[in-house]
Amino acid sequence: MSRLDRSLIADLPPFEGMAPADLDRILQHARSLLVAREEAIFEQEQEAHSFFLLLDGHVRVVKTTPQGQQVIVRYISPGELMGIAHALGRKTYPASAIAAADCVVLAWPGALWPDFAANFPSFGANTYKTVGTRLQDAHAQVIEMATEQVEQRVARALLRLVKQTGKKTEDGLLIDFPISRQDIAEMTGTTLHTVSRLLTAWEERGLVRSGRQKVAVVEPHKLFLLAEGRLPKA
Amino acid sequence: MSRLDRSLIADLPPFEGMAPADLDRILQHARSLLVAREEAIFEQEQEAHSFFLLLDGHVRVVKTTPQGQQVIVRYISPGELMGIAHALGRKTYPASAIAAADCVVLAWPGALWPDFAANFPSFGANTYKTVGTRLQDAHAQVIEMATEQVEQRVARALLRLVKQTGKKTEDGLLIDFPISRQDIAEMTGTTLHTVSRLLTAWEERGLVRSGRQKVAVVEPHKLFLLAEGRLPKA
DNA sequence: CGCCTGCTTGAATCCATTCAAGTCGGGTGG
DNA sequence: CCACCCGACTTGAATGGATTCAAGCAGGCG
Repeated sequence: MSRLDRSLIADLPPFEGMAPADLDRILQHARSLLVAREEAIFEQEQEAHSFFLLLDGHVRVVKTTPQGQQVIVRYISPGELMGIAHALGRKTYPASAIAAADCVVLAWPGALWPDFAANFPSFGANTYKTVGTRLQDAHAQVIEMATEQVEQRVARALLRLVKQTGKKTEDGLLIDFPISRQDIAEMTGTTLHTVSRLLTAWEERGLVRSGRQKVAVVEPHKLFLLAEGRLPKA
Repeated sequence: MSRLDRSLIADLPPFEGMAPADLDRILQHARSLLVAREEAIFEQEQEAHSFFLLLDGHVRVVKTTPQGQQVIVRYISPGELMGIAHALGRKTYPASAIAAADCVVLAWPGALWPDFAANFPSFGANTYKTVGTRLQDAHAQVIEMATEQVEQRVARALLRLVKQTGKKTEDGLLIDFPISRQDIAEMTGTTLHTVSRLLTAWEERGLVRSGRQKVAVVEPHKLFLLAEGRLPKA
């Protein structure tokens, strides 16, 4: 009577190296849910009742400061875990997760986390590896914020998104979900005005094409040079 | 013939919950070393031959960009692990560790990491908890860099250092190791000039006292209000 | 068709950096 | 022991990158 087939998750990194029987056991406790665009999957400060796997769509992870400013910490792509507060020994979510596009998500009760980690060692190990990777990403981001100017940071942010979700179109590599100037600003610690000016300048130079909630990169290599500060201003 | 007694480490967080016999076994593989001020314990990009525990002193963890700019990622205090690249699944150190003061350090061959994690589960769990905590710290730092101005970031950096290493003196809470304007600049993504101006301004207001490679906080609470942007400019 | 939300674009402002001297202090070598 | 010298620090002035302020535009959804 299981509606969830193990082929859904068998090939995803978090479940690598797990026996088929174990996958089934894990799926028995999962429930799947659909989340509409711009809806929250979980919210910052809320008690961490569940942890999640993104099957389809794209999710942005957002932290809000006490003063109400928002920062986009990362985007989640299909196959990634999210809301793994339990693995960090937390009782509440440290950030909010918002569907950037319509999403399909699996959810497990947070109470199961210790069982999973104990009974399925490779799942535990994979999760810790994820945490380790995210720590390195976060450090890289700190370095970036500390040493680079806005133009370079925005260029890098676009390159990251394109690498993660880029889809070939006649306009170039298109970021595969609606993304606003404001979103990009919140990823890079700047304002939507500055992002807008940069995008129009780049469009004139033929590096990108963009429109309402859409950005495509035409010349990834040139944008990369710009991110490195190695592209002549002309 | 062991020169290392388990009382050295028994009460430290990474070894919490471990049996005395296990502590002894762990110490059998450790070698201790003295590191003079400004000497490196390990270097970025270098193969990760060992992981370390700081017994005494203070260490700054520094990342250098390809362009040669340096960013201080964090300071390590006694009782903390460092150089745990293996726990992140890395073969090389992601940063350099420099003794900010004379240090006493324990070192284990990196090859032992998998054994330790497998044979001493609570040690493994404690380490992963550390990684989780550092991930949260790193995210907090990203938020800070993205949303706050230099003055607030410097104030926060001082408060963190004072909390971590503050020592009561007649000048106030003194940061317990030599720290230059340049160091503070590299923690906060600014220049030594700006840090210098801020410190002199704060000194005139009676918030801090500082001198050559030394900073003491006189009014932690007022500095905190300033970090929150809630202290009148006058 | 109208409106709301996202986007653009000038102009003014400002925070911090950069440039440029110069001072201070402490440790070292003569 | 003192003089010197180097590294840390201070401080003014000029510059500039990015934000803030202020309008106005446009495109898609209801």
